[in-house]
Amino acid sequence: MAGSNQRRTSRRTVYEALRRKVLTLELPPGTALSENELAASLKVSRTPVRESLILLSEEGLVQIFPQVGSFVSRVDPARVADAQFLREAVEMASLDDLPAELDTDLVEELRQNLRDQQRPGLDIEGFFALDEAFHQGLLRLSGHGSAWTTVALAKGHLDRARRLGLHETSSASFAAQHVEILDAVVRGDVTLARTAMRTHLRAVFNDVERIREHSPELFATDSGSAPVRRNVVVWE
Amino acid sequence: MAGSNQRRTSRRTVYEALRRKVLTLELPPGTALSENELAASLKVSRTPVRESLILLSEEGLVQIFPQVGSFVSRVDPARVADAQFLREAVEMASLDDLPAELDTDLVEELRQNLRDQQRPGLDIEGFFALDEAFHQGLLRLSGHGSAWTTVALAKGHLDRARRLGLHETSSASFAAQHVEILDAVVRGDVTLARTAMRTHLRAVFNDVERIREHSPELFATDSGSAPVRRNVVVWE
DNA sequence: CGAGCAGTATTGATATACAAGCAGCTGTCG
DNA sequence: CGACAGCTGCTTGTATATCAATACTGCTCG
Repeated sequence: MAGSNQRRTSRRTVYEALRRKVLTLELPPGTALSENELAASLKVSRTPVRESLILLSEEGLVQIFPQVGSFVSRVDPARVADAQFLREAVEMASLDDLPAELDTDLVEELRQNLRDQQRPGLDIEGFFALDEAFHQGLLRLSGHGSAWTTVALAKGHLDRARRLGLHETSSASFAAQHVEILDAVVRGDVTLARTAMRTHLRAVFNDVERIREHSPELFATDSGSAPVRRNVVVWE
Repeated sequence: MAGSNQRRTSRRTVYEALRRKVLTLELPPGTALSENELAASLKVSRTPVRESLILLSEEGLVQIFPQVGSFVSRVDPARVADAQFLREAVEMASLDDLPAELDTDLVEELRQNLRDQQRPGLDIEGFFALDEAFHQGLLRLSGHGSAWTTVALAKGHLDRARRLGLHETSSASFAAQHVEILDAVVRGDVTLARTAMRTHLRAVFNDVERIREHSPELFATDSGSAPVRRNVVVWE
């Protein structure tokens, strides 16, 4: 990807900025996202803002109610479970596709990643970025790196839920599991790698359930619609 | 989903119409899709057309070259392989999640589907629709029906390739494999179901390889860009 | 024959206006 | 006091016109 140059292409910028703010919970679930307000805040017209909101709604991160407003969607447990199933299926399958000879450069990159994960003073966002890179890296080892984009696109709800409940202790525990997985992969022990991976992903998922009990207001109720909370100041 | 009423919501309509035409190869790979021409043909403004093209480009079905034009993307073997990996991972994983007691209504629905598949005189599009419904139905048996939307969104390239090479003979063969899979599932023989499913999906994939040799002009070359063919009449 | 230059078509973005519909407020009437 | 009708304002959806930026075409001129 020799990245498109596109000097002032603002849709990409707006989309990525909004997406990041939604995923990091800087824009918490339920926040009203007015096209006009966003356009004014970002100094662009409604068009790129609107296009970005449409894309985010396709991802499920934003809900658009036609003549009412657009809102950051609440975390939907059903979508979290879907994303969990999807990523688990993909990551487990990729372990079965590992080649006999691993890409040594990539392995070293992953080892460095794991060292960084254990660096003291690492904040939540930093850990998340490394976590993402690690899991995508594992997929690349089996030649399915680009499948990660689909997984990433589908797991927005899962990521938001996880971010709510990541503590230093849990991230340290996850980092240790990462080491266990990579060690098994490098040793060629697919069975152990599968077990470790499954344990790891399930631990992540169980974390989500705990979070839901802790802060239910960020999760969707069973009834479909609902938000309709207006006049929420957005964007600083 | 009790579908939004939205009397004259045209973006959804335009998007779905375009998507269908692309997937059914009514708009073959390489076709130029001018925003202005489409808007004129569909009697709508550039706005919904443009939004639809953006969505399709996110799916990879359309390529937008900023100051050149928009084109139906050629079938990308890499994306076909990705989609194959993804669907295989998901469908195999769902077989592992089958409950002890299957939903009898759903099973009957699937049996009826298979009977329809063997109806003589069934055309390609009809078979495709049934095939889609069957695979999604299997996912629903294990409670992961909604994961199909993600899979479906990612496998546009795969579907187009398959559509190129579906004959009556191959579809009859696929229908037989479907029966084998469902029988194994109903009997609770997960091992056999997995084997049958793997064989089936791989057969589908191998079909694609054969097609690529047969009509290479619909596939993307290794070099990234390329199309730049203008003045292609579109849309009847 | 080749190089350069204007012309034209394309998408990206802006600005404006109107359509359609929901929410809440207010005033009125029972 | 309470209920209800209508009005007002705000939202997204679409239309339309215009400009900007850029890539290809084809002609002109050397």
